[in-house]
Parts: sequence; structure tokens; C-alpha cells
Amino acid sequence: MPRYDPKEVEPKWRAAWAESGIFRAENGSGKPKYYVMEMFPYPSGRLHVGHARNYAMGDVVARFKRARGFNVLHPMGWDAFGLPAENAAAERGVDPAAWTYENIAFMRAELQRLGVSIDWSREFATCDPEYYGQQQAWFLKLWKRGLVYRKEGLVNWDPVDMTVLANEQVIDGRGWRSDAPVERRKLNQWFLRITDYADELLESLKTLDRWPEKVRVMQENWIGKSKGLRLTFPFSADPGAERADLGEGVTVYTTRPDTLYGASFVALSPDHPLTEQLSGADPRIAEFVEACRKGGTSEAEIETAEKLGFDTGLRVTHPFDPDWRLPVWVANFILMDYGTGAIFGCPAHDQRDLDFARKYGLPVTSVVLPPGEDPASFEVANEAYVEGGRIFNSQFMDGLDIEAAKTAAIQRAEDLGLGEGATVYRLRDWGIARQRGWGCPIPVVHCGKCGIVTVPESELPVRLPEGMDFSRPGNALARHPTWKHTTCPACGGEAERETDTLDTFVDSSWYFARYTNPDAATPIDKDAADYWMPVDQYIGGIEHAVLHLLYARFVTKALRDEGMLRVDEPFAGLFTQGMVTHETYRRQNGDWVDPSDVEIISEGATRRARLIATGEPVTIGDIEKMSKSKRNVVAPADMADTYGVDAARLCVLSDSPPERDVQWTSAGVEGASRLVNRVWAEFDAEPAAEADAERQSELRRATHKTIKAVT
RNA sequence: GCGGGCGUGGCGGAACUGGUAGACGCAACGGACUUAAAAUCCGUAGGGGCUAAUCCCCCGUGCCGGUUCGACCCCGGCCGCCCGCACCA
Repeated sequence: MPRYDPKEVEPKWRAAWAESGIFRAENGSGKPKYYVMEMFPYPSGRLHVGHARNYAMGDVVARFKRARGFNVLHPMGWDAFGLPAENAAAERGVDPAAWTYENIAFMRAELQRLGVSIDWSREFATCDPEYYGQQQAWFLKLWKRGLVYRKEGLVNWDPVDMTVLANEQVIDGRGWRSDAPVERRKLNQWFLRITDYADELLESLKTLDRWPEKVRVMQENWIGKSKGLRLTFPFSADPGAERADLGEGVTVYTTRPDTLYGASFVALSPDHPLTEQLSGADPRIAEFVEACRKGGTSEAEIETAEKLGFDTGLRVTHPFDPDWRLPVWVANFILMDYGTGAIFGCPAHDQRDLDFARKYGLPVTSVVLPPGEDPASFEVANEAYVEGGRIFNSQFMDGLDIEAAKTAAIQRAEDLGLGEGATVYRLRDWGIARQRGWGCPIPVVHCGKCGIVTVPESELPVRLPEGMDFSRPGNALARHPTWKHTTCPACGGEAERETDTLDTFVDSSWYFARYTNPDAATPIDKDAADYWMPVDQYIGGIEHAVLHLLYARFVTKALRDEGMLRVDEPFAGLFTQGMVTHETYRRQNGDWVDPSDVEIISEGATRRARLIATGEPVTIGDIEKMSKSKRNVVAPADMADTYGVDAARLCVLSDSPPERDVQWTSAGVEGASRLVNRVWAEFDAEPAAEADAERQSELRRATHKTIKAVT
């Protein structure tokens, strides 16, 4: 019986597809449009199974929609700036651009071989000057809108990658790429005002009904809206405390204004401006602040860190009672970048405040009475009472429930002119500058006379120079001998270019709009974008739930307000596929080993493995996400070589539900291959069997429909 | 601590909206083909009991209870695991 030979059939169809341009999407067409895309890859060198799974899923949707008569846009590009290219340059002395474009060529061929139905005429890489030049153009538009600013502030500094990280890129106090403990540094930084859009980003999450609940919840938590009161505790007019230079008082933020009569102290962040002023006058405060800074930022350190405080000697009066004096402390658990960087402590109803008060012997007054408790005898011991109840010990708020008391307290504060109801977000502005050479240059110059001047649009793109030196750590662009020297566009005098480059998440925050017309002379061809946007189905990993997916939403809204886009949201449908994981293997000397070099010699509890070549035993490690560094990567190309593309694709799609993580095993592809063969044999055999085979492909189509329905 | 999710054979996992639990695949076992093996094809297969029998009976979807004619599915309470956020005032 003849066997199915993928090596003969596949090239034939690949050639036919390429020649007919069958996957090209037309801008404007009588058919309804459908825009499906997968998160574009970083061109690291080779595709791995995770990529194959991702692109095969999108391809199924694309082909299905095409078959259903839609005008389908299914593009591909490359997220091509970033550190791995710099590392390659440092290690091997290659040019990062050359290295990147070589990888792209290789991976493009792999994708084409997998038969992914992509409109390759729209392909681009973010490191193409044509792309990043347009990015610079819209960056300057946002600048003019006031959405870009520069500020000195404490930033997250990754000591290994030697660059600044956004808050979203710090995971458990460590850099998201380097895994190194992040340090706090004071630097001049560039920011995008994502917080201007905090409320809209939160509100319009509700419209994303084809997004996973999980991702919406994660973004909601990340934005972290809370309602409360911003309130000033005026400095008390003690004789001898003439501190006019310090201002009116200490302004705090609270979500529990109902507990104001339980206040026992006011506390400042060690990074609070007032703390800094006081440090100048009192070396003991300076010393305390220094001690706080030494504490690490890693999760474990924060978790176990003791609450520390220092009494500044300053006194404030209670906003509701001019005769009530409260001490002002500096405390290590107050965060400068949330609220106002200062709190009032209510120990009876907040656990941290209670711990602090017990440690330093501060008063504890209960003001919320739990149901059924006697107001005469109720006391808080070592556990703060944070549930509902009736307010007591609180003058005008006595007897109210918590919500009513909050309203009453805010009203009183406003009447006194000491505060106002306030909404506070956890979300902070997006720090977008990176001290790296392989990235999109920020198109501004620093002029001694004129200050910061933007590069005129006619001079874009500001191109990266050739011949950057990556052999040493640090910013290769900054130390380039000539690049930064230029003339000021405003006065014509000597000036220096900004040497920071943009976070690569900026590159990926608008690429979906660029695909709609990648050759446009403006960043976005409005007609094309109006036709195609939003992306009907976006597919990618869950790891971008608050990074890329939040940034892309923000940039879409900002560009919309700039009149460049008409949609409110970039991705109408989102599907987050699970990760592909694999066991890791190490040699006795600790080197990671490729799975393809390992054989398992016994199963079960005494599972052991050895190197195929030498028989050396290898240690079986954890099951982890496939990554180059741990070498637990399986290449789909190998699978396609052995079994053919159809089997490989079927295997990555059917092994596990698409949204779930899969632990990769080579076993599945055998079964897939058998199925492909059976289907083929069915067709190849007598015509009478056609009905049966038809049923099989019906079945498969049903599977695809299911995937689509899920997505 | 807060939020989200999950728990079904040896394994990955099916089961529509509450209606025959375990589809499909992997691994396993038996058979056919072959000198033999591979490949392929056919068959068996949750656990236990009984039997001449592929008849039949009992138990089974993390645990305990409830609703229902009927529960993997709904409700209440536990246990365990995964993910996200977290000194957020």
C-alpha cells in the first residue's frame, strides 16, 4: 500500500500558495473583514514548539474564516529590538542588526515551511528604520499632547542588564529578564502618562467581552482604583516649632476616613519630600532613612521586614479637633509612590498600624464596633478589627455604618477646607527609556541653550549608527564616538542627542495598526486602519496580561485622541494560549542538556536518564517553560522533518486544550502522524470510502470550530 | 492577606443547558500479517464481584453533606494544587 509522503506533497503546495498569493489580504473588499493575528515573536534564532502552537492556532482561525468567505488579514512581523541581540554582539562580536536579520530570515523560512497562511507582503521588523522612524513620529505627537514627560525620580534599576525597568517588568523584586534583584536608583527618566488613561483603561475593560476573565481581572487589579479622602493634618502651632518652610501640614490619603477618630499618629515615607527636608536638619532622621533604604526590595525581604519608625518630633493637629495633637513619624512601610506617600495610622482597624503602634507604644482607640459587642468593653488586642459595624467614639459620626461615616467624614473635611474626596490608582506612569544601544532612539536633543528640543519630523527617522561597541556593559549608543553630537534644531548651536532608547514594549504597542498598511508615509494609514481595526482575534501568551496588553490598549487610546485611529480598543477578542513546558536536564557538571540528546532509562519513581552519546547520567530537573537558557526547547522543524507538517501541526493543536499549559512529550506526534496517514489512506483507497473520510475531515473541522468558539 | 482558576483511569484529557461518566489520543495487553522485526490492521481495557458468557450485580469524577426522578455539572462546608497581585493606607 502506498504511504503518504509529506516530503513530496508539502513543497508542491507551499510553492503553489506562494505563487498564487492566495493569502494576501486586500485593503477594502466586498467581503466582510476578519483580522486575526498572533503576538509576533522575538527573532531569537529558531522557532520552538510554543511558537508553532501559537501560530498554528491563529492559522486555523485564519483558514477557517477564509473558507467562510471573509477577507482575512493574517500578518506577521518581528519584535526585533532587545537585549539578546546585544548579548550576541557582546559574546561573538557580531553586529546586532546582522544577527537579528539573519535570525529573521531563518525563522521566516521555518514559518513558511509550517504552512502558516500569512500575508508576507506586510511583514516588517521593529528594528527597520522605516518602522521605528514612524514610531518616533507618533512619539513626538504624543509629546506635543503632553503625554511624554521627563522627571527625576526613583526608578527600578536592573544591575545585570544595566537598565531601567518599568514597574510591570519587575517580578517579585527581580528583573523580568535577568532575574537579578532590582535596585532603587534616582535617575532622570522618560515617562508616558498612562495614568491619564487609568480610568478609561479600567472602564473599557468591561467592553472586552471576548477577553479571558482572568486577564481582565489582572488588569483591573493592576490599575487598582480606590476611592477615599485626601486630607491635610495641619502642623500644630507649638511654641518653638516655627517650621514655616515645611508648609501647611502633612497631607495623607486614606480609604477609611470613617476611622479618623481612631487616629493615633501620622507617618511619612522615607522618600517623602518632607522627610528629606527634616533629614537635612536632623542627622538622626537621615540615619534612619539610610537604614530603610538598605532593606532589600525582594519579596522575601519585604515580607519579613520589621516595621520600623522614627519620631520626627513634629506634631500635627487632628483635622476635626484643633486641640488633638498627633506625632509625625517616618516609617519604613510607607510607599512614596502610592497615594501621597503619607498616612494617618489607625491601629484599631489596620493590622500594620496596630503592629506599629504596639511596637512604639502608641495609643489604640477603637471606633468601629462589631455587631453584638458592648461599646463599654470592646477592645482590640493584637488583631485589628477590619470588618463592618457601627461607628462609636467618633463625635458626629457615632451610630453611622461605615459607608455613611465615610461620606460624612469626606463632607466634613471638604467643609473645613482640609481635604477632598479623591480617587487613587495603583497604576503608575510608564517609564519608557532604556539605557541600551539596540533600540528605537528617542528623537530629542539636549541643547545647552534651548534645553530639550524635539527633532523635526522632516529629519526622522533618527537612525541608529553603524559600528556600536557592545563589547563592554552599558549603553553602546551613549559611548558611540560621534553619533550623539549634533546641532540644535532650534538655535543651530552645539547639542547632544538623547542616548536612551525606547522600551521594546513601545515597539509592540502599535504594530497591529501598522500591519494594516506597512508602507504608509505616516505611522498609521487611517483608511486602512479604519477598515481593519480592531483585531478580531488576538492570540498569545498569558505572560503579557499586564505588560504588552495594557500598553497596547493605552497607546491605542492615545493615538485615537491624536486622531490617528478610530477604535477605542485594539483587540476585540483575545485568546491566551497555555505555555509549552518540558523537563529540564543537566549534566553532572551542571550544564544544561538538550532533550534530544537524552534518553530515559527508567520510568516511575526512580526515573533516570542518561546522555545518548556517552551514557553519562543526567539529572532530571523541573518542568519549565521552554527557554533557550535551560535548553529544554523542542524544535517543531525536527518534528516536521520526521513526520511532516500536518502531523506536527495536528500534534501541537490537539495535545491539550489550547488555553492550558502542555507538558511536551514526543509521544503525541506519533499518534498525529498515524491519523494523518489514515486520513490520507482513506482518500487514496477506493472511492467508496470517501464518505468515511469526509466524515473524518468533518470531525476535524468540528475541532477547529470548537477552537474558534473557545477563542 | 486579596483576587482568579482547577481537582475525572497508568498518562494527556472528553462529557452539549442537570440525562448511558471515561470520547479521542498516548502507554499497555491479546491477535492478524511476516522467517523475524518495524510499520499497518483488528480487538481488549475505571475498580471489584459473579459467571459458560463480551449476560448480570456493586462501587466509582478530591472529601462530607444537601437539592433533584436523576448531579463530574447546582447549593453549603472542608481538603489539596496552580496562577496573578501584595507593607497599596
